[in-house]
Amino acid sequence: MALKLKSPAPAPVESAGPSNPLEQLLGYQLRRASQAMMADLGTELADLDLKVTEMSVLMVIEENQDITQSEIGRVLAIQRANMVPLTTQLERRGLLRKGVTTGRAQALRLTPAGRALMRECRKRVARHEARFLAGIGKTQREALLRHLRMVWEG
Amino acid sequence: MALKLKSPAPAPVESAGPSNPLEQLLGYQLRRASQAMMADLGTELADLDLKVTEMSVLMVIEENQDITQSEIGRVLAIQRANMVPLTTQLERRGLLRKGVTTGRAQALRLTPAGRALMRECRKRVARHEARFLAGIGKTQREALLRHLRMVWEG
DNA sequence: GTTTTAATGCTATATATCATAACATACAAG
DNA sequence: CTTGTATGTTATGATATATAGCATTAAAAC
Repeated sequence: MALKLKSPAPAPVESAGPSNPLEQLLGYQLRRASQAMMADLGTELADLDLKVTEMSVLMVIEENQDITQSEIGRVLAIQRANMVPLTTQLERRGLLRKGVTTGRAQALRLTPAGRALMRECRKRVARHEARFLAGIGKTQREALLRHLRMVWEG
Repeated sequence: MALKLKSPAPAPVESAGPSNPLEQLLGYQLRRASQAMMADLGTELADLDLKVTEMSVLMVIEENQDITQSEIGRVLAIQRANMVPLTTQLERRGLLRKGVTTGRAQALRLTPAGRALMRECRKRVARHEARFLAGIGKTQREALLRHLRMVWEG
């Protein structure tokens, strides 16, 4: 089943390493860039025992008092079912509280501890963002963000 | 005032829709854009019974005859251990063959069936990319790709 | 007023992705 | 010969994500 190769020996001119045909694809570049930033932010928040998704949820709640789980899910593209362990975990840690509005909907809002944690998070996120935007001019940043939004909003 | 993201058509007085404080973050935009393109490409390749990662591996092999698993992993940022089920699966489907070079390394190359499948894949990928790059000028595409590479290559 | 519809929270489950540790083998360098 | 390094491999765990179904609640339809 194994095929044999005639020349086992020395790399003739191949000192340039393997080429990557995916490099010119937007989808590939997006994936790599996203993975890099997600990993970096993850380590940045590690000692706070906060995952990126958890922080995102808290940020949306802080900006939208009394929002419901389902609404957060729609905003962040998180399945309704997957919101449940997120909010229960954050409530157990005393970072948010669940109130009742209408129907089964629960009005979520941050506790003082949650808001304090968010202050620290915002600082770290700002540092994190600045790190990756370092080599990009200010005017080009707007174009970059605009184009990215066009990609996923269609 | 918060920035809005919803449809501008109706003017509901009480509900302006929740605001998303993450929208101005590069990391968030990258994640959403990457998710959107990954999902789209996934459905595009679904009837070929090919996952995006599998197609990526095949593309790298086609462009780099006799590359090894570990090298592919380094190029695509896939763990060595996670390459194993990928290549064994693709070999079982007759899309690639494993040869032997030096040491334990296996020289991978596509079979004719693999190359034929790649021809179809390239067409679909081209359509897929064009779909998402539709609203972006040609000169700005280069800037976009360049900036994305800066993000993850540091 | 009763029935129907829709939306929310929730559970359970499956799958997919990704990371880590350990091991055996093969080759190179000391 | 010993040591070191790299590869393929297995096993395992953690995480993320998706799907289906259920109960409850409110509003809409009749």
